[in-house]
Amino acid sequence: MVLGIVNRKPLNREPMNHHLISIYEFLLKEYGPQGWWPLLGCSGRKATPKGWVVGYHPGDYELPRTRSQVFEVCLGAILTQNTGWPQVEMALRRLQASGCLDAERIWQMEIEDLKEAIRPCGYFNQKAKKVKIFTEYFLDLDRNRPPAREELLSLWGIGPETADSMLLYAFRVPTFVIDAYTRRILTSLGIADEKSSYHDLKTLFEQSLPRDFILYQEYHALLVEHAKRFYQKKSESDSRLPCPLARLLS
DNA sequence: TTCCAGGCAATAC
DNA sequence: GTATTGCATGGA
Repeated sequence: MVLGIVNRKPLNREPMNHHLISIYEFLLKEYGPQGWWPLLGCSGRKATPKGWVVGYHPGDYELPRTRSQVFEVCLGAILTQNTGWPQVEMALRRLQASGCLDAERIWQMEIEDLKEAIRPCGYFNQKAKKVKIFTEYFLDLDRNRPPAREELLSLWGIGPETADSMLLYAFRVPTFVIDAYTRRILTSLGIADEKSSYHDLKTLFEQSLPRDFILYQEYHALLVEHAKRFYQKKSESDSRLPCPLARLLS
């Protein structure tokens, strides 16, 4: 259950949370547009007159442009399950180096070769199987419309976060992505409960914000960036910098 | 050396 | 239905 509506029924009121708007405005002002999802061909920081911009392709919301870029985003969404992006990038580059960053090529690949290529991102036995299953599905997709969420969820290896990441960043469908970082931030701020479900949190964001895929993309990316700075698990809570959002909402 | 990272499915209660 | 466990690598 989400805090803020604990002691009364929502009645006709949507569980709008104005804090979520304030948080977004703060993060955007603080870090600027993040330009997610990362693509090998459009990676890195861009130089601007004021210095380096954090983010992958900030301001370009036409990406992914090509069918192969759409596939690359989906592939990354699977490979990054419980794994840091630098390791996923390694895996993607190994596929690219052998000319296999491509749905048809992966479909043709021997599973053992696929495992070897994606080894750096961990869980390679499971992930190779997931990638194979998804690739077969992808090749049969109707190119004129995005896949249905339920259909993605029915594939072995694709859970709610992976499905939503694909929909939001590959197919530009306005569906909010909840991840470990988002959960950590909301719980810490007291906006969500420790045992809020994926669906609870997703619904909270979607009912509090205009239904806009660019907004959803930026917001999720900003939460990840913020969590990396203030919510690292490794550093003890004492040695961690105080999160500025706590003061913003007080 | 140990802990962690942009989850998920299988299994156990 | 909810809680726990296995999956695996490279970086801090």
